[in-house]
Amino acid sequence: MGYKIKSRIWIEADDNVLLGEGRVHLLKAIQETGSLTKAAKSLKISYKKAWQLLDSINKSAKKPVTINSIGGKGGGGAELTEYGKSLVVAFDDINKNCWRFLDQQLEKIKNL
Amino acid sequence: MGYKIKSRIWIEADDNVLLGEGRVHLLKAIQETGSLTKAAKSLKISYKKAWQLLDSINKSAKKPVTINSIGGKGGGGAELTEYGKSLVVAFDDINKNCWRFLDQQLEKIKNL
DNA sequence: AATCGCTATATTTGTAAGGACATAACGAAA
DNA sequence: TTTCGTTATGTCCTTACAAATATAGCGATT
Repeated sequence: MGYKIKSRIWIEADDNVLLGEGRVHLLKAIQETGSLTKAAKSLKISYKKAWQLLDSINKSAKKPVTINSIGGKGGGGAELTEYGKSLVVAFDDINKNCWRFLDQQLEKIKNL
Repeated sequence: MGYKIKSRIWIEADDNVLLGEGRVHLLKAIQETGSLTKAAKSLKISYKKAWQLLDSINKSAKKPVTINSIGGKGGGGAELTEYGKSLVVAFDDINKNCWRFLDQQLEKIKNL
């Protein structure tokens, strides 16, 4: 079996993490479920952790990434802003490009 | 202040980690000091951790990465093989290329 | 055979991250 | 004004991981 190259990328703003793979997963789950509680359950992480992640995202982003509402019909909910949606798409795109780039670079090591 | 993109890459062999940034640091320190004990001290990690890392590296690599000697003049020591040296160089090269690539990709997010 | 500095491990101790749990606050709707 | 399901937060408790410590073993040199 040959070598494999793997990577993890993340985006920071003012030395705070804005987006990483886990955070993007969370945003996608919010987009699908419309609720932070349901998103946490679908990812099998605690609500507290999910809330901490989302709070950190919104604090470090330049524009709001989600809009959270407390109370009201259904008890409230969370949804992505347009900015949030485009961040998710852009992150996925960069990540995939990175994988392709690295697979190509790995050839340098295979023939040593 | 704008966004920054960061990354961490590593190479696996048979689902075991072969090389990552920490492991490459360790190999470089071994190369400079000629001893695992001194390398651990220079990186301010415990000898145990350094030894576990090196053991894991040598177990997952196709060819030996270091040659370790016990006892004898000076009590022993550790040094990189030619293969080990070229792995370090190749990893650094790929890592730097990855940074450049990602910085360029980040532009997609800056103008959202 | 005694010494020395190193590699090679096991065992114990400490610590920080995460999970479980509890609870407050909220606003629409009935 | 009561109910409901959610967001928002604090507190405790556990548990996985890292550090510290201890010790065995090695072989050239003296």
